[in-house]
Amino acid sequence: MTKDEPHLPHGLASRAEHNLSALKTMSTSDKIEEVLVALRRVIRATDLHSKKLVKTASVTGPQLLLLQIVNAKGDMTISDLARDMSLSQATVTTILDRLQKRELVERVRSDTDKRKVHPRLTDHGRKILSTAPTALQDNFVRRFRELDEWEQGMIIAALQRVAEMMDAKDIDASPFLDVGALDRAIPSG
Amino acid sequence: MTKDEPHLPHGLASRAEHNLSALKTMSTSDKIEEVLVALRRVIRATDLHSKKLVKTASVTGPQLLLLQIVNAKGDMTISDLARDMSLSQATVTTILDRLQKRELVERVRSDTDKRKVHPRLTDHGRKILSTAPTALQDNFVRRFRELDEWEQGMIIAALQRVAEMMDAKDIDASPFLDVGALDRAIPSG
DNA sequence: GCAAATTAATTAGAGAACTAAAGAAAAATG
DNA sequence: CATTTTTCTTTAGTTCTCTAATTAATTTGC
Repeated sequence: MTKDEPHLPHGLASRAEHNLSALKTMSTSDKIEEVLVALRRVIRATDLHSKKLVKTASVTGPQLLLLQIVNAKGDMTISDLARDMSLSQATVTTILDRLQKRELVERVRSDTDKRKVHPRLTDHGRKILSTAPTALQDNFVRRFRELDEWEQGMIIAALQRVAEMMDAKDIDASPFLDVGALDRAIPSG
Repeated sequence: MTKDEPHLPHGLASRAEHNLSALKTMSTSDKIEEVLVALRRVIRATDLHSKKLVKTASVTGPQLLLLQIVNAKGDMTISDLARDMSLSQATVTTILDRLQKRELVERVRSDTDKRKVHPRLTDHGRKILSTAPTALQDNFVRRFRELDEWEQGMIIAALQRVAEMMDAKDIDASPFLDVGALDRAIPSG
């Protein structure tokens, strides 16, 4: 978003094509630079999108994530949820408070163990969830669908690879931090 | 889901080959599912990394981002910074306040236009910056470097493509992925 | 030249997210 | 039954983020 750098959708496409052929003559350090820049762009873009989402969906990012997880997995405890979201219990409690106040979620105490609390979506919560996150992905999905098969395949393979390299990093590079959370770094959604 | 697979550093390349061939017989909707899952994994991983970083770097995500931008581009105004970070001026001002109180940054008023303020890194700020974010990327970079050339190229091209599809989406209406925070998450490594 | 409009940054006020630490209640242990 | 552990909530404090109102400096129009 600098003044001199126009960020036009067209320019981007042709730049990618150009890069594709240029990649072959590129030094390793240049490639590393490229991959990091591209990665940041992806992260940046998702970041902006999630912000935008929050405005349209009437729930915040963490709130939506909570709803999604509760919806996907059935009866869970607060600690389960905290682990899944990589947040502290206390944080989950407060997020839950707000969602409960808006009646998107209710708390059900366990019969077998009365310390435990099972968050459950209300009808309203389910409705929010069903409208919000599908609209979310539509645009990317539409574009992805339009790609050639080979390109779809390439993108999937590459993203899996990147995810893999990052997951791995988490595991063997953790100096003193708890690794437990990382085991379940990927919620099945 | 990908978690039960053994994840061996050497096996990486051959597994990619395998995935690549499996992709050819995959339905479009399966592919879409795959790409979204992979994307979430990537985002998730970077999210966790940025959290971890914050603990070691003694600055928060937005604070680090600010330092990075100020470092990269020279004299900028608060509004430039706000635009670059996709935040409001007011938000940037308060983040800057905190950084200034810790003497990582100083404010220099412009000579030519005294309304303008140029944030500048102090030595201490530069030092924080130089230690913090490199550690983040190191691991990914190391792994990336070990890949075959064709695979490096593939990953770069794919990420660029994805970023492109997301950038473009920015312009037309609807939003996209969820994922909490990252908030302000840090687009690094 | 000077009043009016614009621009740049700050301040004020408020909601949300986050954490650590302490507390309360229930269950498990011995 | 007393102690310990587990599970969740509360509390207190920081940060992030926004909008709206404010102050200061510059530019524009007459």
